Amino acid sequence: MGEVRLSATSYVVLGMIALRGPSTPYELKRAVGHSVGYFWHFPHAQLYSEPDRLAGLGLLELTVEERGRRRKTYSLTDAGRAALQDWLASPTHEHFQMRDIAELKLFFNEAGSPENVTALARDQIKQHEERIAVYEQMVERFGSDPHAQPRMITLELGLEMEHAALRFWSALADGDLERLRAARRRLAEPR
Amino acid sequence: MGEVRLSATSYVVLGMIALRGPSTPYELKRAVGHSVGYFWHFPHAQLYSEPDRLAGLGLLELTVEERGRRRKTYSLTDAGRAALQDWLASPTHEHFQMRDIAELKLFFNEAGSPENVTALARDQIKQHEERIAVYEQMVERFGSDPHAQPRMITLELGLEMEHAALRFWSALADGDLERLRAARRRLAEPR
DNA sequence: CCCTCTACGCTCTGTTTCGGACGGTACTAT
DNA sequence: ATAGTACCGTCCGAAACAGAGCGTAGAGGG
Repeated sequence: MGEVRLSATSYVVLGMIALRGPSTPYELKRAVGHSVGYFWHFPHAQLYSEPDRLAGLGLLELTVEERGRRRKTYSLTDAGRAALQDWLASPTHEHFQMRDIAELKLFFNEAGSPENVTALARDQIKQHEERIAVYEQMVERFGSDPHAQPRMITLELGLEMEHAALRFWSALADGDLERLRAARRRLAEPR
Repeated sequence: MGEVRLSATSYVVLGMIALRGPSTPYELKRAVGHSVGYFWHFPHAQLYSEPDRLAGLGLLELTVEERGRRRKTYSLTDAGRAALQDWLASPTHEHFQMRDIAELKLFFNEAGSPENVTALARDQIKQHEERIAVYEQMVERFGSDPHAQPRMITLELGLEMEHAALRFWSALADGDLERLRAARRRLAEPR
């Protein structure tokens, strides 16, 4: 009853169950691992405790397997679906947060030595290229499946961000940030 | 002495003091607020407690104002500078983390209604345009100051990411993700 | 039929982080 | 004096977090 604040984790749990149907925490963990987990890390322990909390709030319903492992399966209640939909329909004024160790190091590098930046850039280029490859593979595997289409859209954002980062670090490695700026301007202009 | 694990917050404190010279926690808080704070949020309380911890580890030195407010000023010790430089010189294999509520909502929107996406995109476009304006203003104000140059580089990454996000949400609003892909390909190709 | 090995599935614990409420203290303008 | 407004700092409960660790099921081998 009382208005309780739901966190991002709560909505991930609600959302995942909405997309997959009734699920066990382990299934949630796996599903998160190869989807939202790529852009927002959730420690798995949370995916075990959070459903309980949500069940306590009446947003999920719990069924315990009769025999064997007695797995816990959670399913959405009407209240749960409503909470999710309210959230989806509510405005989002928040700006994203990045947590990028590389960016921090770059910012503070004045206090270190220039060759750090070279190495940093090289590492980051590798990181982002690898991640792009992973994403591309997902597109390849699921891109043709019309059922998976809605979830592919987020991937597109991920790719866009990855490429942006890759361009930046590459330009930095080449010592040519000016070209980066120019390209950005070109993209921003229509046509 | 004992190998103690330093967190990102620790390095932000060390780094800030390295860049600004001896500082009070309040000054750190302000400095963070209009620099790294833009891409990585640190709750201010941390910027009060962390310096104490670091002083305990011998990485910072504490001077307390004699009279008046008895402000605490922290300065780098040799050990502190060394720790910072080690960190700057060490490889970074971590990939950045995003925390983007909008992206979550987009991912789960299947469970909601399509017009949510329209509104979401509109909001995000506004967010990112505003942020870009803020960044541009910084470039304008400090771009000519050669002293501030090194810190401007990070801004360039920020701008690149912001523009990437803006392009994505704009394309989504226009229902034309295909153009986005095409533009990305064009950029990735040399020349 | 028993054993072992591996993947599966889950829990627990001690630390940090987090947000934000709250409470002082100094300066400024009347 | 006095009120107002920055300025400056602390505290606390609630989440988040990392990761160690442990039971369980089923497969394959002896």
